[in-house]
Amino acid sequence: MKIGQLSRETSIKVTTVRFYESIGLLETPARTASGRRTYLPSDVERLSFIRNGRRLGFSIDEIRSLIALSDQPERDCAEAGQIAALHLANVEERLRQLEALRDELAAMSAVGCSARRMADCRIIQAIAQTEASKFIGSNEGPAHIRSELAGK
Amino acid sequence: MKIGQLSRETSIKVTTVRFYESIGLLETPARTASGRRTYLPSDVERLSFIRNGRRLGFSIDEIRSLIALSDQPERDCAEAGQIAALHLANVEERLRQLEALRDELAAMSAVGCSARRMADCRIIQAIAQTEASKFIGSNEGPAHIRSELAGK
DNA sequence: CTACAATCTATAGCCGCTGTAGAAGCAAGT
DNA sequence: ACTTGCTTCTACAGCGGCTATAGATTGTAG
Repeated sequence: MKIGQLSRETSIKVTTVRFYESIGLLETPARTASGRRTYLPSDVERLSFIRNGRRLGFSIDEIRSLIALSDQPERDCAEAGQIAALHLANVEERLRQLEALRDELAAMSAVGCSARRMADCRIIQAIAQTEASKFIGSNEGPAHIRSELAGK
Repeated sequence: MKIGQLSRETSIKVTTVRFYESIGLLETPARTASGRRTYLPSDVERLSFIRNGRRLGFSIDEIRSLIALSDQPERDCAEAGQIAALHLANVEERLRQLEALRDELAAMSAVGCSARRMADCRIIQAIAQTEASKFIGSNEGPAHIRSELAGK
C-alpha cells in the first residue's frame, strides 16, 4: 500500500503522513526499489488511532504516550486513564473560558452599533473599556489564547 | 515613559511590546539619545486596547482593522460591528465543537479504566474506535484543532 | 511517446508570541 | 572610579501542528 491510499483510508493528508513520520510519530516504513513508502494494514490502524486522538484534541505528545503505553500490553492501564482525565479537565477549563468570552462578546454585540460614526462606536468603546479583572485566571497574558478548536 | 513602565501599566510583556512594534501593530516610538524607546500616555491606551482585544479573542488582523477604523472617526461604524459579530459567531461555533469534544471525552472517562492491563484498556479502545462520523463538520482534518483559549 | 498523476526531498511559512545570547546603558552604593 | 545589578537593546531560533511551494523523479494510461 502506497502513501496515497493510506492517506485516503485514514483521511490524513499525504504531507501530514510524512510529517508524522518526520517527528517519529509513525514508524519509518519500508520502501520500494524506487524509494516509495509502502505501508501495511497495521499502519492504517495506527494512523487512524492518531487521527482520532487528534480529533479528540489530544496533543501529539499525548498521543505518543498513549501509543507507547498501548505497545506494552502488560503494563498498568491507569496511566492512560490519567492522560484522558487530564485532557478532559483541560477541555472543561477551556470551555469555561470560552463561555466567559462568548458572554462578553454577546453583551457587546447586544448593545449594537447604532451609531453612524466610529467616534461614537459602542463596540470600540466596549473593547477599550473591557476590564482586565474579568479575565482573572488568565494571569499569563494573551498566551492562554491559543490552541484548540478554532475556526481555521 | 520607557518600555518597562509601559509593560507594567498594560500587563503586556516587554518582548511582546517590541513584537507588536515589529509587526506594525504599534507605531514606532521615539527614542532617547541612547536608543531607548519612549512612550506617551496615548500608547498605554492603544496597547490596552490591543490587550483587551486579544483577551476577547480577536486576531491581530482583526485588531489592526478595528484600530484602523477607530482612527477614522467620521467613518461608518457598521464595519466594526460586523467584525465583532463575525468573531462572536466564530466563538460560538468553537464552543459547539468544544462541547461535542467534552461530551466524547466525558463518555470515555465515565467508562473508566478498571482494566489492569493496557491490552484491555477501554480508553485506548475508545480512541481507536471513535467514529469519524461524529466529527462531520470538521471536514478538513485536524487543522481545525487549533487556535484560541487553550490551557497554555 | 507523451501526458499526467503520484511520489520524492527540502525548505519556508502560518500565528502569536517566548526564549536565548550577547552587548550596552544607567543608577545606586562603596 | 568601580562594581553590582537592573533595564534595555538587537537579532534570531523555537513552540505546535501542520500546509504550501519548488523542483526532481517515477509510474501509468492512452
